[in-house]
Amino acid sequence: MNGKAATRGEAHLSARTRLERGRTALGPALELVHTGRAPTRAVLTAELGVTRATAGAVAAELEALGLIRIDAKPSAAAGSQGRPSHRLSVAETGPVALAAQVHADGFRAALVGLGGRIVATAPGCETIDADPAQVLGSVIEAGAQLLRETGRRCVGAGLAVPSAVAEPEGTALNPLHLAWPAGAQVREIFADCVRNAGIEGPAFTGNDVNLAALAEHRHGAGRGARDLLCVATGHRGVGGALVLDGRLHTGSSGLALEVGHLTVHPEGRPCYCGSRGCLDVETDPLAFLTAVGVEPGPEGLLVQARALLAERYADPAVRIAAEALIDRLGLGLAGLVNILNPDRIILGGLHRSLLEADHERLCAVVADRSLWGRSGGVPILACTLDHNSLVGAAELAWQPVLDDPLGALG
Amino acid sequence: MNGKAATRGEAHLSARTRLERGRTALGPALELVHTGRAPTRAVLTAELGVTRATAGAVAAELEALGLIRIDAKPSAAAGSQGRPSHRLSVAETGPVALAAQVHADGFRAALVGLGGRIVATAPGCETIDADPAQVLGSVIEAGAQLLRETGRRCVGAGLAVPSAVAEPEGTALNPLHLAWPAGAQVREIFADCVRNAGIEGPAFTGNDVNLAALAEHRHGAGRGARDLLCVATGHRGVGGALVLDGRLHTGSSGLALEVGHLTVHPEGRPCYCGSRGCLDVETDPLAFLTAVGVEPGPEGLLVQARALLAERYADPAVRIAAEALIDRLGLGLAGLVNILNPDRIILGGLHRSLLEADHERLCAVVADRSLWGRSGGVPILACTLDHNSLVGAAELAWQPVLDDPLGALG
DNA sequence: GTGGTTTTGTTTAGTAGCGGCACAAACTCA
DNA sequence: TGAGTTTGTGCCGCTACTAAACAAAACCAC
Repeated sequence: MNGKAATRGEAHLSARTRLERGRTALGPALELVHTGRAPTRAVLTAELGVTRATAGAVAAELEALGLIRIDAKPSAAAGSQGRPSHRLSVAETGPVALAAQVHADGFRAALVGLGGRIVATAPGCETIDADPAQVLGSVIEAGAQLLRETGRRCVGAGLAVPSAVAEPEGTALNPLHLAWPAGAQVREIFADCVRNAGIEGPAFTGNDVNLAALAEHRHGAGRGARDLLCVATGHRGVGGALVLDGRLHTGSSGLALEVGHLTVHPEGRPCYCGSRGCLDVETDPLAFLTAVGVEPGPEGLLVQARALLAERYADPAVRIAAEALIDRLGLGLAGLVNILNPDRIILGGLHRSLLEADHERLCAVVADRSLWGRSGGVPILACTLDHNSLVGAAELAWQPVLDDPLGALG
Repeated sequence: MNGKAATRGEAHLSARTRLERGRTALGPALELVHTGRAPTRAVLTAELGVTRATAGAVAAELEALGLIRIDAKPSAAAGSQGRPSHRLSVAETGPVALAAQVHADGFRAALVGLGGRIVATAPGCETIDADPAQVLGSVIEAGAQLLRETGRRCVGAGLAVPSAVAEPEGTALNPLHLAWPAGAQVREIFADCVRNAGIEGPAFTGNDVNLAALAEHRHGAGRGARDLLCVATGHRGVGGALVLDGRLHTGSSGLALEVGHLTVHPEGRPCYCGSRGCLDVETDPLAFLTAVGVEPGPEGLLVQARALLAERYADPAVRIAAEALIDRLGLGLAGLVNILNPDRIILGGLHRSLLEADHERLCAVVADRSLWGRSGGVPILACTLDHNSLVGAAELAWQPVLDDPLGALG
């Protein structure tokens, strides 16, 4: 055609508008309800910094999308004046995210609604095949079954794996205690499984400790933190995660917070990384059992170590070993505090048990060995959510909806 | 009055609109010109992802604000078809930021325009008084003089200090080699000086290495990096900084990236932090001079160490000492890579000289000792900007304008 | 030269999200 | 029974954008 026709339909959409359009208040509003920070439209108004008219319109739109519920009857807060407000809550029959987790002992699948509430779970398998495609196919099958049973809409799927996940390829670099090949294309395999099962929405994959940190930040002990550091140990090794301004910091290639090789005991045992006395080999369950002089039993290292700590802390041998681990963990955390300067630290796995065994000692070590910790000190808390990695996996799938509810669901 | 009057003027403005209003494309557009990524309106259109109409309007508005210049005559790029575009550039007579720097050898003041261009400098003083108010008063006086001479509008002032700056108080915790008291309220003192001198705009204070990293990210070797790690040494001690998504990451209380106490030599010399073999005492200029067996001279440790490295690298004693420092620096950087996973590392001070002395060796150590570095490795570069701390201090003052040009200047 | 193509800039009209405002509703307290 | 207080809604207008047509300034082929 002519020049006009050529101009027509110009590819302005190619460099897809980086200035987000659409109701920009919709996402933040949903996030506030999602994280339980907006019980009513009145506080939504205040939190968003918009007019009541806007907050009302936004809430109505979220309700129309089937994401939140606005109580029909107003409910007055005790001892408050003025017109009572209608409570906002997560829609009970709204969409869900399909969450999956693979770990050394098996796998799990669940449906997770807004607010991080686990809606349904599938009984987990206890063994793990050496073929990722096999395992992920089974998890997704279990998840698909849950979706069929509940009949709920799915916004997407998330997977938590006990491995560093390299970006942007999505490969599992060190699948801990899984018989999986290092470098398996877990993200791609998982996405294929999701697609093949006919499940709607995008698929995401992340490291389990990262996802646990994300879940704790939104729904658990990390709520309200701006710079949240999470450190946890499973059976072997130590994982870390950092949540900055509500977003997971995974580094440029997804490999940040590999905290296991901080030196916490210069004369300590050799580590496979070539150094010695690393956090990894000095503070994991095996290190604890070895220090106490107990043979690993069949129940799993973490379970065994926790039981030992809980039941025999009065035993001097146990106590001395625990204190040594606490001191080394504290040294590692202090190093991280010097580098990251978080405003809260959350511990999981055996580290959580060590914290609970002697909170004061751990805090003292961290405060003493971090440069500026003396004046104040970082709060150190235990994880509070059950299945936090699973909930975190769901958060990944929910994220596009939280960012742009209309775009993701409309 | 009545109910209506009470409703009138409701304090919606109190929780000041968190959803930014106003021309939201104005800030990003200015930032693109500022960082040299938008030479014409056409690329501005593409980079912002808006229509040509919007990009044109935004550019016109920035020109009207006196911030950028749009060439009257179009200039065709070589070998390009179509209508030639008008070049966009930073306004040559536009506003400036007042930048100040205090260091062990004295202080400096300068005016810095958009684009990080130093417009005017004041001859620096060579000695530093023990009273911060005295010193900062003198710097600001020098800066005010520059403003009077050039007659340019001032958007604000920024100060770089060789100390960790605690948030939110703005106190200098460890003013290295200044006779200042630890914990001096530098931010407040500086703001007072700026106000008293009758200088327009807000005042900011930051750590010099942080500000150097910020400047390098916007105008130097760090351009385009998403996760930029910067490590530098002055005369004594080591400083670090991290720029994430274009913003300085200073941690929850401004004390992040205190990287000096990573263990890089378990059997090394004792450090004042209580440990031994810290990066701080193993890789700074004094460590190098000591390793070579040279007495510190009067010219300053950094200058002396650099000269030694440049002029006598053939000398086996110098070379062996340098290689030991390189290995330890590499070990420290590897630790940081494991934790932060940056996509680029920039080195300053003596570390830069060590990098230039044996680039290959340093990269090899970092790749070998970082967990995933073997496959690829992080690019390690030298600082490229002169006076990067000074330019970074100006960036602080420019930031409000970059965020909201109309709000800051209109 | 002439005409067609490509890229850039501008004008005009239309739209969507939000602020401002008035009003209404639902409670407490005196 | 009001008066005060807080919450929710309808309406109008502003503004920053998009969409689309037009205009301008270069190139090329003939």
